[in-house]
Amino acid sequence: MPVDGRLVRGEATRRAILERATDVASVEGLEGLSIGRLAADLELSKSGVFALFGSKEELQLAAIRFAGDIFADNVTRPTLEVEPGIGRLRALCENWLGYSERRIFPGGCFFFHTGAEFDARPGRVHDAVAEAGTAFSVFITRTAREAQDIGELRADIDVSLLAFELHALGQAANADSVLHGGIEPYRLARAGMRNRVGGAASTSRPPMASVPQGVPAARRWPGSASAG
Amino acid sequence: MPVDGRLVRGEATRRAILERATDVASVEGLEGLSIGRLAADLELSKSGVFALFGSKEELQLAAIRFAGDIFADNVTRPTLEVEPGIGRLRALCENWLGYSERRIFPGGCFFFHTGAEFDARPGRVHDAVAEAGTAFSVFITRTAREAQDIGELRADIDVSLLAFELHALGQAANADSVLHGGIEPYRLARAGMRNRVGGAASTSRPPMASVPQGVPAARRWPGSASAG
DNA sequence: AAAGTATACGAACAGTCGTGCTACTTTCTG
DNA sequence: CAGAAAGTAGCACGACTGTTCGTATACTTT
Repeated sequence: MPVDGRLVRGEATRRAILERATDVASVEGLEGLSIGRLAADLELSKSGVFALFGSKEELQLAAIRFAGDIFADNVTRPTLEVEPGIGRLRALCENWLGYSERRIFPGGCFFFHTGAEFDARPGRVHDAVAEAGTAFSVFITRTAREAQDIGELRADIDVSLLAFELHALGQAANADSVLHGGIEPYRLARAGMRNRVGGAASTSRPPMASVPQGVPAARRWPGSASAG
Repeated sequence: MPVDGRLVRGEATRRAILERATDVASVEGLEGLSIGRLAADLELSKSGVFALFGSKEELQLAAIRFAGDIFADNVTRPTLEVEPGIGRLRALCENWLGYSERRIFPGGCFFFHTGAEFDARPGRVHDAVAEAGTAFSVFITRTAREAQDIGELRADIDVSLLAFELHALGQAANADSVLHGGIEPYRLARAGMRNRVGGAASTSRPPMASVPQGVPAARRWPGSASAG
């Protein structure tokens, strides 16, 4: 398999730029990104960074894709390793809270920050962020519905409402913790999630069989970053 | 009461600037505010706007105070007109959701947007936004505790957790609605809040006596804007 | 060896940013 | 009436923005 040395070099710098860009954007926002500052931080030329993406908007979109890979590596993928049911639902909650709490991005959840930043603006960046949010909501809902289909959640439970509540608790934990500091919000969110899931479980004594599966301490491990 | 014509004139323009500034900031953020654009929108000179606040940071802080007045006029003040207890707690939820849903600020809740924007940054603006968030959390918790002290919420209820959950549902409704459009998030949040409050109520049949009190259709009515 | 391509650089573009200085108008005080 | 005070305007500054251009280097393909 012959590899083009120029391409691997470009891919490496592109990756370094996006790694830095997603970190910055989680704190200062995607609009707070500046090509010049990015170039200075990485000791590259401004025009070099610019040429690699073509425009600032393309850089922002690439950063969103890159952050999506990191999110998947830390939240959704490890969750899918747990077999469907209430155990997977609990694992999802824990993986998500852990991803926020461990500050995979220095500013907390990348998509919470950028979602709030672009919520009321039109454009391609808004659409990309909104789509990522929708995808995760669907993922939560599907995970809950699986558990219901298996019979581990009561049939009369509104899974859309349950998913909304779990989503709300996670968002609030991230928001409160980053804004005010401290880990108390995560304790509250875990308690709330336990109540919600436990209250929806079929047996009054929820099956504590499968402990929610965490992820290693490694900060990041994005395998495939499609940063076109 | 003799009034200084120069002062009332300045106060009027200051107010016009802050009205515009809070609207813009709820969509584009406090960092997205630009003195030049503000001046152009209001047909004032850039230096005139600048002189009125002294610095951009002071403008941002004044905008936060102004938005705080609008928030109080729409959420906390009308809530306090309901007598303490579970009725006031329900009114708080409804007033808050209504304030977000009616888009008192075009970008949804001002403090959600700016809180997310400045959550991970240091400085006076962060502190002001965080303090506003803390004050509202305390307000929710106090309202719930009142209801518990009166005996309308069960004694074994953790009011801190209840307040956190209600706060989370409101935040999520605002976030989802602004980002994705539609009013379904408010329906879900109302359902969740009803479950939380109803489940914490002392009687299994919650007292539907006091209907949550809404606010008039008028968009804003800030009485006293301390815009120093 | 020649042609073509991708990365990266340096300089410069026009525009906007926050800020400071000066001058003028309006209003209040004495 | 004079003088002070507050608001507003005009102008210019240095710094930074995204973007464009021309060019040098490294690599692959012919």
